Amino acid sequence: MTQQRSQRSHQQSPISNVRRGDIQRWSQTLIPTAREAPSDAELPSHRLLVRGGFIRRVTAGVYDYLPLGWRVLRKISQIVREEMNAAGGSELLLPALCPTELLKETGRAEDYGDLLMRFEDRHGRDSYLAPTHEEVITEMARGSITSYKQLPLNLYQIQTKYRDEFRPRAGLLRGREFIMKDAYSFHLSLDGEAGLNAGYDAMYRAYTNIFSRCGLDFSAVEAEAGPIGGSASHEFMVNCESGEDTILVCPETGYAANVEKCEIGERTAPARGFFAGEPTGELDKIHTPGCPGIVEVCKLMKVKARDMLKTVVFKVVASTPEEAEGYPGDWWVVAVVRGDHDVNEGKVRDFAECKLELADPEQAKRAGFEIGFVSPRAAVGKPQTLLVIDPDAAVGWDEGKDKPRFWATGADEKDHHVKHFNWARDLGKDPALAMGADDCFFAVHSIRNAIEGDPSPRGKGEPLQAKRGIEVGHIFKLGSKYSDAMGFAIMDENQQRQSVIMGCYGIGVSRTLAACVEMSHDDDGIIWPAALAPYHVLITVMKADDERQARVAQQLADELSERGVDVLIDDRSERPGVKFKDADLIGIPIRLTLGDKALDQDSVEFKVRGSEGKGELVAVREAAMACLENLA
RNA sequence: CGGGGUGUAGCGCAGCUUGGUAGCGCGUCUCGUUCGGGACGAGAAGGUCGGAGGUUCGAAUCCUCUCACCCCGACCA
Repeated sequence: MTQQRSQRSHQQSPISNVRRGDIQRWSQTLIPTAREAPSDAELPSHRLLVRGGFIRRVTAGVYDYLPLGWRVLRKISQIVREEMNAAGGSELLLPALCPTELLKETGRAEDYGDLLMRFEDRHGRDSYLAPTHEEVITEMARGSITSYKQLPLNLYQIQTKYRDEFRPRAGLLRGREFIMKDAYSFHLSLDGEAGLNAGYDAMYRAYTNIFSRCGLDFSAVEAEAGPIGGSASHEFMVNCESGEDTILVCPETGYAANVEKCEIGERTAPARGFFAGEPTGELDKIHTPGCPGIVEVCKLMKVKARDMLKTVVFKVVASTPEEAEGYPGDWWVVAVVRGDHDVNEGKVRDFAECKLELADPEQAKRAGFEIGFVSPRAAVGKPQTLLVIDPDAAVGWDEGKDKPRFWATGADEKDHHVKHFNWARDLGKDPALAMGADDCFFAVHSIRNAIEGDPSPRGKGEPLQAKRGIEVGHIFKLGSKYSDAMGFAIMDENQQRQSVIMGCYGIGVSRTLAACVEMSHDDDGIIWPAALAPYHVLITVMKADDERQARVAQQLADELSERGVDVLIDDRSERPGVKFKDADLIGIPIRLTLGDKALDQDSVEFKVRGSEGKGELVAVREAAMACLENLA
């Protein structure tokens, strides 16, 4: 058998592209299924991949990919390759082990911080295991791309990557070692056929093709560019309830974005104007010791979170030495949102038009901000301080109840909060007037994360809907961030030296494997989409030592293999119950069961994984066709 | 990095309070009976009780230190 196959493969032409399916016997490979999952495995994908013998944990966030798991990864990779190649990409392979020197030019060793898997080798060289390859490929391209005539160019690799996660978890969904496809494109312009925008759109289409072909239910959403930097960005999310990320979608226009990025549509301004409304009572100071979070404070004060004003203090960070010189001293941005909302740092930053960081509590205290107990009053009268208030917080009149709006907030004093905060009274001036007049330190602007039910920023402003998902792909327009930092510029056709414009495009290959299981399983096990299944057809031989059953199994396997179908033959001498349980667990799309009763009628039992009942009898000579029709 | 928890056979766990020959279920191996949804009987193999130090005649058990892992939070592809 083994000999026959090796002879055949020697006869094959090196350029033949007629793919024969693989035939594997369970007894000759390693599929260590288990009745129980490790106790720390909580998510279905983690439990089922371990129980089904796809993966095995080696240490926190690091896994063996056993034969079945590796086959699925290869199927994903192959789809990725085909679509990347079709979109004009060229595959290469860069090192995982890199000198930290490379990151000096962009400063990302610091930006990544502890997330970087970093060490010193025996010679004292500072090295890292790459979490991503912008610097490596930019360095390579800088030395290899010398003319505009070589552009545009799209290079990609499928590689093991590393992140020293604080807390690896959820099996393959968040590991310290994971497999990624990362692609980088190089351009000299934004527009035109050779421009970044066209390259980005091509990748967007390729990603849509890839995840469609994988059989995944996914959404493409607008996203923040994150630490990689750049101007535009989309995430590709597999839709499933157990996903870690929340996305918001507009049911009317299809607009979708993640929580960080999602804009909020026009909110109806209060009829009487912002801040207008009489005090609801005298300021009432309450002792709230040991209450770090808004939840505890609310409980202690018997106030709802939506009736609190949450005040977050940011410190302005100078992005250049010139800027630091031009604006000496500490500058602050104080952001106020309703207690049940979250401040969105990106939106505050965009509004303030400067780089921000969360204020250090000690430093803020010296400036008069008692972190944890700050109220909007703290910003009043302070020089170099901008107070920006979210529209939902800048309200003085409760229109629902038709009476003044009750607010509770911090007392600007350790371990104390106040009830009956009133905007006009407690700020000592009318904020609405102050905004427009000489006092420019007040502003009302949308600075919070969007939540379900907010008006959509597109169309007629239908309420946004929240969905959960797992991020499997992310594409960015980087612009010239890396090429500027690393001095990667070439001559254009006008003999002008120009920074190269880049895009970068990632797919979490091993995460896609887990996301697929998360999306598609039942109580008995995994249900693979045909495109990713480790084998397309499982032939379950009821009696391993029965000559007729073995012969028919081989005959069917050969027939299927000729047509490109991957076949796994369960030839173990196990009891039927064990084989059926294992079959459901590993989730091969089609099961052909060979037993005496069916064979006496020249038939086999045909069952689609996930379907109800025992399956149907199909004539042996029609079984292969039945499989092909079902898989098509 | 804060809070909580767990380390005993490949997997799941008991034993620890009150120190005295290391156990159970699943899995594995052998033999027999079975054979369409995780069979039954008989027998067998398998453990530096995470590691180091200490207390003690004697430590899985008590004490100290350490390492690893997990969960929640913060952070994040």
